[in-house]
Amino acid sequence: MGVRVERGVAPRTPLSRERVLRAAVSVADAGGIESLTMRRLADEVGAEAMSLYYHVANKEDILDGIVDVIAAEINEAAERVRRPAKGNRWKNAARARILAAREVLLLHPWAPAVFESRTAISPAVLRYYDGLMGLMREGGFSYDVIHHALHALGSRALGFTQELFTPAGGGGGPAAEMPAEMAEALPNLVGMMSEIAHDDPDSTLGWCDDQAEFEFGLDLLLDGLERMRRQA
Amino acid sequence: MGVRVERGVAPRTPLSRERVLRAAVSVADAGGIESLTMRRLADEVGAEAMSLYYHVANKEDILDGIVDVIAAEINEAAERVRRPAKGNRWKNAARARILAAREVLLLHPWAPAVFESRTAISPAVLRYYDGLMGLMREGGFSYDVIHHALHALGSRALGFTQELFTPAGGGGGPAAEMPAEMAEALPNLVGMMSEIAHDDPDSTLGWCDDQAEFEFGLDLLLDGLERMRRQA
DNA sequence: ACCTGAACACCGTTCAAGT
DNA sequence: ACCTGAACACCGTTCAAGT
Repeated sequence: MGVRVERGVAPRTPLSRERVLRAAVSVADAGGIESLTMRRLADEVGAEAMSLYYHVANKEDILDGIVDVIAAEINEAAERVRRPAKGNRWKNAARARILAAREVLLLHPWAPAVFESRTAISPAVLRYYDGLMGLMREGGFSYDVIHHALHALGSRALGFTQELFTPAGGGGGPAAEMPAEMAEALPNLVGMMSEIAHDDPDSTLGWCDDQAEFEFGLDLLLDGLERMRRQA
Repeated sequence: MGVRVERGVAPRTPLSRERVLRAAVSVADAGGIESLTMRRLADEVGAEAMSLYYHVANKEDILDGIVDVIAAEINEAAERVRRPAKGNRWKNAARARILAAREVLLLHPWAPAVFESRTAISPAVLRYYDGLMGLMREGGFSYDVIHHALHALGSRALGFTQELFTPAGGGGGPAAEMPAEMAEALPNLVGMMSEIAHDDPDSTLGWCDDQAEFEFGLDLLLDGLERMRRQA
């Protein structure tokens, strides 16, 4: 019984930038982005923290890299969406792509914040936006309006909106838990919540339907753009 | 010549939560949010890092606090906006308030990212949104549509959009600096940029007008909401 | 060529101790 | 009541050294 064999150390597949980035996505998926440290990531790939620097410049480079990995995943999903043959073609196609992108991002809840923290631009994100531009070109939009449209959509084009606050409190109780003095300063919020409580007494918790709200905002923008298209 | 006097140690104004938060805003304004460390902040107020914990729970509490400070600043600016007497009243009023909020945020470039990183809700932010709701109520909107509207506007209601990428590269050259293989994969982006270069040869750098783009997106949303109001 | 151990500078935070 | 010094655990990163 050879000692070496007994140790059971599987011949480690060598590290690479790609393997590091994939492991980083796994770590973030499992424990959130704040759990993604160089030491934790090294554990994940079965190496020491310092080994990572051979394949990756630094942590910023890793963050840039995982954004690109997720964006590539989004592109794959977007390409699988088949183009509608009838109806408002550019709009239906753009809508479907964006919702496909959203589905990918829902699997990586940490990703939106990292996307927004990047200063470098991900090539895969560029490719995604380029595809959206293509749909709008086919629909007859000018580059000028397309440019405005991309700004107006912003991160929504990639399938996410960063919520500043959830009106009814995401999981916490709303009006009931609010101090009285505070309620006085927020008559409209209180009014809205009591109307909801009246209409649907069970809905205080988890009231906002993120998906429905996302689609509402998306359609508001796409419909506005469509109107501009028809006027041009 | 008394030694004590000669030391020239001014009788330090005592620390307080408010003083700590105001100093934190100063530090972030001067050096960006990443320069805001407990030790640096302590320097700013002329104390040791550990003293801060007497007035503030921890760093998260400071971040929650400075968001509230900025939001209060926004509320002051929003209240100074006088209500339009004619035209589309709710819309013009909302638009003016939002642009006033934006002006405040432009003075604190670090703030948007911190706003979005908060999990606790700032009372001052709630007050701001409540005011916006009030305008919409006066315009005749139902709570239901108002709720959708707040989600659709998102951070734009507070005057900012977090740009994912600047189409023409914020300050860096665009098409010219792109590797040829990459350009092939981005036909629409390249097309757009060459059209711009043709129309206005000097505009490659700093091409996107953030303020104009912000207003374009804002009007797209407000106009869409106004249309819903008239249909109801 | 690829990986690692030891070490450094710098975080946020605790705790016992000072006035 | 308010502030501080020393210390701890944990970061990202460097560098010289191993195979």
